[in-house]
Amino acid sequence: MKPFFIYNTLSRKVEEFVPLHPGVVTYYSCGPTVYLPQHLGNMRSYLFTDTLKRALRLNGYEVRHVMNITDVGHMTSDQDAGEDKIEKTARAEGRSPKEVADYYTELFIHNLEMLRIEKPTVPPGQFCRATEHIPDMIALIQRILDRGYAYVVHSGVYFDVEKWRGPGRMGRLSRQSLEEQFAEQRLEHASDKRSKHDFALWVLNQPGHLMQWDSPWGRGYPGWHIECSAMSMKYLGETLDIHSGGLDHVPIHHENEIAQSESATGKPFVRYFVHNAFLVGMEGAKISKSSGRFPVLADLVAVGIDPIAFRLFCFGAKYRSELAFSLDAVRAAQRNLDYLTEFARGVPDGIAHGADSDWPQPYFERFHEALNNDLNTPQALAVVLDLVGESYRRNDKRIWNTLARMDTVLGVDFEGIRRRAASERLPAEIEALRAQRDEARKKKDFARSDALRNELLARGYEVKDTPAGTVVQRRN
RNA sequence: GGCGGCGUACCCAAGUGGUUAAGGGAGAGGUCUGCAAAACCUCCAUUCAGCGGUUCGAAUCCGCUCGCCGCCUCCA
Repeated sequence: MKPFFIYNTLSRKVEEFVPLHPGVVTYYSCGPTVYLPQHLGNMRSYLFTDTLKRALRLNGYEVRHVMNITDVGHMTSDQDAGEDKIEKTARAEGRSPKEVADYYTELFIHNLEMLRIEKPTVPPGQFCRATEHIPDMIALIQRILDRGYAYVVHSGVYFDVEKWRGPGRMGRLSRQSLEEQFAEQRLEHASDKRSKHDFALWVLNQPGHLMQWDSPWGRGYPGWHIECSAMSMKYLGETLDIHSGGLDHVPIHHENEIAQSESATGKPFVRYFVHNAFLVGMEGAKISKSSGRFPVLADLVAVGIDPIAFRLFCFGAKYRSELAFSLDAVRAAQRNLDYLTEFARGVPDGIAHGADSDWPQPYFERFHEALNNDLNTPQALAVVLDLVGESYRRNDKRIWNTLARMDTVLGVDFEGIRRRAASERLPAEIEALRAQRDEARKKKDFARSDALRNELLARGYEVKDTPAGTVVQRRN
């Protein structure tokens, strides 16, 4: 078994990954807040999660993965009051918060499917909705209260940061002291919190808020960190192997999650924190929802790019590096996908079902090692392309099983492509055009032959005159 | 103000102390082909923002300068 290395934000080092329980990895990744479509930057993050899961599985681990969907609770401004983003959208669109959340949840899942991102495994194929875990959150808040790390005032239940100070506590992840974090606080807080550092676990007395639940402290709604702690611990236990999310979550969200979780359980919350860098746009600026305009997957599809090309595009950069988005760069990935697709279509059943040659094995080793080296997907992708190129050169396509194993992480679906191509039937009219063209070529009537080729192309079919005969296939 | 990151060819992007600086896209030439497509071959950074330093040796470590960006407010 090869060791698997991953960068741990807690230590700021690449570490060998060793799970708490042999053979099993407990993994929680932060999911979306569903009030707008997920943009390409968000999708990069979920692709990273997917790649991590798949790479762990390649190493023989069973991955118990939980992902949340936040359908309540995030404020447009901090201080735990303000307007809930879902409610904001609801008002703007004249719908109920639930309708908004359901709509964007569905859209999100559809996007995942297009990118062939696997769904969480705990519960199987399900996402954990915050609104369905209110009792779990209340129970966790009660635990924190019981241990004296929270207090109740008029505006809500707050986590008592002052009590939780000390070495290895607040600031452990971000490496900033509270004073540093709040050195230039841009928002005034007008509440009855004991300290400006305290954050809400449960918000009370916000009558304007649409989504409210009963609690031991009164009617209200959860603070925006508590759902992740409650749901992750409910399904995965009090200590998780891996917790991932965007880099922006390091200083506040994950810091607070650690505080509220560890104060409640007295145990380490997360063993490996993993954070992905952003997709950036022009001039390296972050693509984000709050910045207004942002590209979504549908925009790529609209200009003829396969979602899987975006998958390969993201595979082409390390998850910890910013990735510069441009249509040109995504088109380059589309060319890679076309190349791989072309190869897969040309592999016959006999080879696909037979054994591989010996020579591809080292390629798999290199692929595996690249992934185990802190998920070096660009190198892994380079190996895949090398392997296919070498197969062409040797005129030996007996690499199919090797490719299939790589595909468990790459996610191109080589076998699906191959099978679809193999079972493809040409419509009668296309078949007729092909026959006419063959006839014309036989007579060396190349003008007519070329005209027929153009006709086929116009109808979406490619013509290739190979030594083995003419092949007509639908353009992918 | 604090914390953090980045700057590698026309574009995207690996490499982070030691063979000729991965890979892809674009571009140029070639093989094959009636032509085309596909595929393959060749070429395409004596150089890693700049300047100093450490070292036998640096794109990789240190310092300074310039430029860009992120977080500290909901954010992947």
